[in-house]
Amino acid sequence: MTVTIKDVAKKAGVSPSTVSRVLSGHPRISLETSRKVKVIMEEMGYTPNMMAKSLVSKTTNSICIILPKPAEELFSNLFFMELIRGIVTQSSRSGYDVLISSGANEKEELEAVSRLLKGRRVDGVILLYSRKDDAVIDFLQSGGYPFVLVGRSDRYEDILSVDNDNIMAAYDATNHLISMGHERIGFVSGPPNLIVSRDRLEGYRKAMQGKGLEMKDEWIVEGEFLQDSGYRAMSFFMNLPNRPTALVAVDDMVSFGVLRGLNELKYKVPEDLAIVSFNNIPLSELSSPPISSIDIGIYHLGYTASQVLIQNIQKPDNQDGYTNRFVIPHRLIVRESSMHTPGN
Amino acid sequence: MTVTIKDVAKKAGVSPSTVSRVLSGHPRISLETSRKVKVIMEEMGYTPNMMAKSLVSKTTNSICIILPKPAEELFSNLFFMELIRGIVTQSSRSGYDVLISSGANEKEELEAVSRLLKGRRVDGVILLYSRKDDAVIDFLQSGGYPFVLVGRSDRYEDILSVDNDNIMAAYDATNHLISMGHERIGFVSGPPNLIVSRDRLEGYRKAMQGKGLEMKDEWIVEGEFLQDSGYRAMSFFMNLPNRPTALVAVDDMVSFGVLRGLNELKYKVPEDLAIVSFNNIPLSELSSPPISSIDIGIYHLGYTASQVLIQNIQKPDNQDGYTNRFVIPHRLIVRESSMHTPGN
DNA sequence: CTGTGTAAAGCAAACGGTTCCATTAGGAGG
DNA sequence: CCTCCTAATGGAACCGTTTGCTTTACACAG
Repeated sequence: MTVTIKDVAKKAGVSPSTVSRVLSGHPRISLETSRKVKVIMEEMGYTPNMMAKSLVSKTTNSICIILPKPAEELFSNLFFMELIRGIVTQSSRSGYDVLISSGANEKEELEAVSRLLKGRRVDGVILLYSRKDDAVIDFLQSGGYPFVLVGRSDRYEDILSVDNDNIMAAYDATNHLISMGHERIGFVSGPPNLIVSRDRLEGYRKAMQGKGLEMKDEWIVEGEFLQDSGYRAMSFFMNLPNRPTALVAVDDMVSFGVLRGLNELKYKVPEDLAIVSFNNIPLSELSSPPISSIDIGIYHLGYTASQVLIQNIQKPDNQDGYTNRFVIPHRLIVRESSMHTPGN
Repeated sequence: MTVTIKDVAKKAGVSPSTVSRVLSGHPRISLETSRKVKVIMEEMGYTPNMMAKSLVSKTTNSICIILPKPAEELFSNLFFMELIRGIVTQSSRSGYDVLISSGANEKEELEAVSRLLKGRRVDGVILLYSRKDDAVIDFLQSGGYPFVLVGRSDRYEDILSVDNDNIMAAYDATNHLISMGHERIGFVSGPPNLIVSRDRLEGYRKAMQGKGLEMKDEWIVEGEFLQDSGYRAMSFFMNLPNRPTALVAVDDMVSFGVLRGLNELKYKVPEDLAIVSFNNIPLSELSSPPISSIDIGIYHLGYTASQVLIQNIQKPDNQDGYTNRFVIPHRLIVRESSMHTPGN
């Protein structure tokens, strides 16, 4: 049988309440008693039952991560791995466990979140995406549950969130290509309902406009954060009469798809097409050629999200003048894929 | 306030036990009562408190996976990503939540596992590695806790485990090179305390001996599951007087390191050195040249592990004649890196 | 009309903790 | 010597469910 607080109490000749107080370091316990009880706990191999503790304290010391919809697909991106790594590392430092959950669609996600939060299985939630008009966010917000968004919301201003300045990041990426001498620059975007797609597209537009460069509609292609999207975008671009000499892709995975396609068609990177993309996942420097990428500090993003959430769980009253939006700095890593000046 | 089973009971004019029984589909509840109660639960937005439920049922409907801390360093992240993806997918299908935990070292891992299991926070554990003489395994085994090993144990025969036939896989990889005409074949291994390293090395040996080929000690190099190890192994091999014409690497990441090194020295793959490695991570086909690799079905490995564990949790008495070791098939994917017959 | 079987629902005791309130025993102050 | 205070501990209720054991209420056979 598992040993409970009562067993320890009996053997130590004290009451259960005393044992409980020893456990929580209550001030009014004599040093002597405390030591005696601790020895006995050790002897008997006592481990507190978290469920019982949670039941009364209404606290679980765990948080949960909601993976975006097509968890099975999007999950194949190293982006999430890094994020999770950051979250798990920081959480365990704060003594919190991390639960991973996902749903096949927005409705399932909502059910899962509701079950976990209302069922008191977790204390808070980290959302790994930011969609437009998200029902999950509405639920969390109106229920007053602690949560943090990796990304930003289009509706609520006062939400706790950790994000990059994606507009600026895209601006930087595009300007890098422009400064290398490119004038015809394409853009491969992500799903339009994701805020990050829109932000990056906006940054691209700003940069192009800023330098007075032409922006054709056909140079902007929508896709997913997947290789295939890159592959398709590539074949579309390369068949254009006056095709771009460079492109900005919304995610490194997309670049890999582009690379694969160009390779098949015997085009050279960066000579025939220069590429810059986002996220700087660990594989970016391993491809051939290595891909120039905006490092957005994924691990840091996750680490901070966890920190901010747990802090909010522990004292929810910290909106006194402090900001709710945390911006993680980005930085352009230039690699071979963009190191070429077009012959024009 | 949150609504409890008692609130529902009061409003429905029945006892709490009745509500509980409605919830669990007890047979001796009249259809009428059942319907009435369900309507009221819906109205009041009732969600069961998992903690209370777990406390009495001694069951949590969640499992946990232990990431080896060295995982972050030793393994290619994509491997774990895939594994986790498989686990989370299958677990959520079975209605289980997944908790992620890790420790900085074996002692910390043990503490975490003990806290989670003895503290009744999870019902079972998936270990994502198999080391020699593992204390965590000893703990789980002697405590009679449900767990499954991805990999295999060197000590216990009757442990639940999901693995590849790594010996055979390495045998196949090596034989592929032999059949291409290679006779001097090197091997880059992983840390010797990991069972997978040993198994693959053994398979390599078997294949070489099987064909009566010479095996020099200097053709076998130990490393980690990292690029750097490949880089180092490469420069060692290429400086050998009678150097190998091909090599088998224990992980794709190692191959990338080899590739990078060879590229720097202007050697050609596969002409100067043919390569085959393991795991077939998504990037394997993106490198130049694409790498021949043994696909070990990582996702499937994770999916099966979760399945087997949950089954064992739900009815622990299934060792009646059935095997405890599940072997996921592997398959050699031949790509450019090994498509060349040595001129000799 | 009484005894018996059965379906439906209620009672109350757990599960393993925490915490408010009460109790006890000295020691200080008057 | 008697209060009164305080430090240290004990007692018991409670957190939200589940479940074994009763109880209730009929229907039906004898």
